[in-house]
Amino acid sequence: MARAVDVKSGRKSGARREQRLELRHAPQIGSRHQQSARARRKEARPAEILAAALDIFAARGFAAAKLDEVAAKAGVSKGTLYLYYRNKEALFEAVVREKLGPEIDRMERMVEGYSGSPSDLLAMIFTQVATLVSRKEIAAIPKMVIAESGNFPDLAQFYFDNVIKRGTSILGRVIGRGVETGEFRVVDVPQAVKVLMAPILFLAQWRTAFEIHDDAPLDVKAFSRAHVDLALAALRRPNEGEAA
Amino acid sequence: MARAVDVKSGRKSGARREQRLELRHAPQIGSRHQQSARARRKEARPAEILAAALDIFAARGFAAAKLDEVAAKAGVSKGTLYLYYRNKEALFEAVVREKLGPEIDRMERMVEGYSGSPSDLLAMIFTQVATLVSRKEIAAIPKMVIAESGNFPDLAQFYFDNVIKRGTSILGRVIGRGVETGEFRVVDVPQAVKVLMAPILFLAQWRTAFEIHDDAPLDVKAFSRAHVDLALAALRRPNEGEAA
Amino acid sequence: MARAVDVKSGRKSGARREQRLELRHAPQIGSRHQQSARARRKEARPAEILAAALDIFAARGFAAAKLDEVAAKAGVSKGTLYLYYRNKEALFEAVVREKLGPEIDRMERMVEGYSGSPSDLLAMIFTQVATLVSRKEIAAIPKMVIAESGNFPDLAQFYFDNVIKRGTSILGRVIGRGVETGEFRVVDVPQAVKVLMAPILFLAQWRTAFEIHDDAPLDVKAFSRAHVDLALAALRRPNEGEAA
Amino acid sequence: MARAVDVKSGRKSGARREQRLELRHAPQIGSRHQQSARARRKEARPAEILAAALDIFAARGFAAAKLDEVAAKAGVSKGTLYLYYRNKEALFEAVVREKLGPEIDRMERMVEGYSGSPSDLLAMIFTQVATLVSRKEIAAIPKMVIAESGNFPDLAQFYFDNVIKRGTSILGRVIGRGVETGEFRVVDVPQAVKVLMAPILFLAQWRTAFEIHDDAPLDVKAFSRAHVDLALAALRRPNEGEAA
DNA sequence: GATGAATGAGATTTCATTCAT
DNA sequence: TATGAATGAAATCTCATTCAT
Repeated sequence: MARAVDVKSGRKSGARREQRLELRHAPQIGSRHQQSARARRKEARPAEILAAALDIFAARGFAAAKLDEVAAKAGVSKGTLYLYYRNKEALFEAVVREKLGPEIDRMERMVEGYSGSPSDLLAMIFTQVATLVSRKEIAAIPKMVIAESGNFPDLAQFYFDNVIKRGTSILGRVIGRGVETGEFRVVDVPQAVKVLMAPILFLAQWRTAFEIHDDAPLDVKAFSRAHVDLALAALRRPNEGEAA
Repeated sequence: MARAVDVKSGRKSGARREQRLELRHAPQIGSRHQQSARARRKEARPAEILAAALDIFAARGFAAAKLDEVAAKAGVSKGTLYLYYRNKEALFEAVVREKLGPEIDRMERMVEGYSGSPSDLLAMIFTQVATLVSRKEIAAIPKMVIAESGNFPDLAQFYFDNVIKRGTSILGRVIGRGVETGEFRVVDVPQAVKVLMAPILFLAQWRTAFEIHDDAPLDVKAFSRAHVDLALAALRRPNEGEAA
Repeated sequence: MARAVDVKSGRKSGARREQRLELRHAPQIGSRHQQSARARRKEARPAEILAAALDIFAARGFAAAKLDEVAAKAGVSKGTLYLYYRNKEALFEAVVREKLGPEIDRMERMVEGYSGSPSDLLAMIFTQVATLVSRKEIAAIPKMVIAESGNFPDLAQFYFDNVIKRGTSILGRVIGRGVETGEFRVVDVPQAVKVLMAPILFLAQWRTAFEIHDDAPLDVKAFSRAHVDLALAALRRPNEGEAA
Repeated sequence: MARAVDVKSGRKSGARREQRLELRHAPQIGSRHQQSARARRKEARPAEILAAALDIFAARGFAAAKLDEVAAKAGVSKGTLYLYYRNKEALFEAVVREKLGPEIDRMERMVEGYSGSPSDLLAMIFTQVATLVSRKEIAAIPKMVIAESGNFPDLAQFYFDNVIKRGTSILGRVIGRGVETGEFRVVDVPQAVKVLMAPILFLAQWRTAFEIHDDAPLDVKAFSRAHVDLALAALRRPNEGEAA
């Protein structure tokens, strides 16, 4: 009944929806003027830890990952992890958020900088994203987020808002433009977007989960070509010509 | 049968490839002659436990799932779980295998019993599987398998062989037939199969991971319609007519 | 930012003042009909653990006490402690509350059952409480509560309400009656009560903290006699006769 | 000098009894010749650290006090603490010894410099000590010493010798003189001394532990007045006059 | 002398598994 | 067969102490 004074001030933040990406290195290590070997090492720490953590979390999942392993892989002691991340959860979230952020930014710039026909744009997006997602350490992120969505709802929300939603929005605009210009036939855009995105997620999951189980490992190039080919064929007006 | 990677020693249990679905009711507790209420209850035990376990594993993942919770949900004591399943891993594997088996059988019978045009068959397969996969407890299985593929390679292998491979094989045959009959255009079948299957996985993942995070939850019917529509449009010979 | 779902439902209760004593054995172990050796052992567990914990907490203080030691002394494993008490804090609080409760009840009954002159009553109270408090395991309780008052404010409050306040109230009534009857002189009752109670606390502290450091250990009987003598002399009307 | 009981090996450091107050400014950092602002700061360090440490130790107890907090409060880095004090134990002991020493000296001078009637002397001692002890940072010392007497037996011994014993000795002499002069009645002096000192300890404990839990906080002046009044009434020969 | 990042021993706590009943 | 109390290995996390700068 009686409770001790809260030793740690462990505040649990209330769920905030629609969290927008605004990330940087958690323990903001000031840009010292002189760059001693030690200081250089120190500034690299968060990144080193995140890289190690991503590996371990990706391989084992959140719960089965041991901080011992992460520390060993990062070349630091267990205690050091806690210098940079409040606890295991915070580390996990940082892994997802900080690894995701740059990639999303890159993707967004890529799409925005481009101005071709909807078909070409779609082809380019699918191809680029497939290349991105075929990198194991990137592919691991959706796997982890989906696996832990029940235990880390905020993280799932974050992923949903920053990847799924933004992705569907971009794709929706491209398809919509194609429909307007008459290049594409009239389709149920919100659903079509999901259907056409699906192979990207599939690719990611395959790479992380089944690659080693298939006799003939998935050929990313060929897969992506088929994806683009089928997507464009699916969207194009029936009387119009050829395929990619 | 399938063994998780031993966390301590790190060794992977002897990989056995191409395991075919065989196990069904793991702890074959014989059909006693007299059927008292209690005995009936007893025979129902394994199924009750599996159902409870699926719920918990799906919500939390393998590692974070507590056998306490499973036992409570199944309405038995913790010790009783061990009467039916050797340990937590065995229970997890049983959940996947026993829940998967019947569904795969059903799907197979369904496809084999059908004899329409490739287009119609494809439409039917996609629609039926979408309905199946939209059930949360079914959708949870691929999620769990993918999440734990690193820790349970044999289980991933099992899933790959019995779901992915069989699924691609069936789909491959349907598409192949369509190409032969001239109903479909010539495509890279192995890749096309994966691309066209992807929305099914996508649907499963969405249902288990993001459903609660989306403002407008996914409309399975509309999604499936779009899937069929786009798939057929993508495969059909360009000069030929309409969509579903 | 994103927070994982609370795994343990670690609710921190808001501070409730004036908590009244209403204690029993935390994990209410039902009174089974048959009393097997094991069951008997099990019912004894909470008491065994509390006794061990009191010893260790008294000797080391809350923070320095190791649950290893408590478990060893109680003859159980570390895990077993958690079967009966949520965590270290809960165990500490249980020690104080459950050890205190019976003693307070006993004291109260003792005082209420008595009906002599205020002088006699006072003498009896002081003598009895001194005897009680001279028991090391009882004396340890105020020591612990005072030491941890900053870390366990609710517990300090509990002690204050149930020991200090009730004690002062009882004493206040006795002295008040003495003043009314003219047996005692007129004094500042609220302050006098504290002054006259003080030697009891002093005795407790001495026993737990300094006993081993004094060449001539405190003679409880003589101390108590002096306490009673001086207290009565201090209260009695000047023209009236002396005390023992 | 005083050593805590080694938690691991359990051995008590060589008990040295009757240690007399000697240590004062533990790390005698010489009085540098030039007195720059920085140097002055440096010389003030030990005192600043001790003040901060007293605060933290008093609030949390020895074990729960974090050197991080002490360092932060003292405005130095954690490493700096170790420049002045060998370790946490040494710091704790320094806090008690250095804070106690000056106060004891002051009390002693006060008593020795006075030469009135035993009654007046007693009244003065009680009043002065009450004032002293009502200061929270002074009151915290006995609380800490008593709380940690099991872990720091040498420190308890030190306190016993330098405070308790000296206090009882002084008081004993005053009362003895009063008995000789016939001003006081004949009492069991060694016990009476303890009984009459007790309210001082009580005051200290109350201030640190229960003050915040009482609805009407203790009025030090009134309490002290009652203490003196009752003590003198208790000692004075019965046929003799007035009260405070 | 002063710093504070890094360490790692050690504490608490959890939970799959066992086993007496 | 069923139970659930007990276990203890293993994980997370803390914090006094060190030491390169």
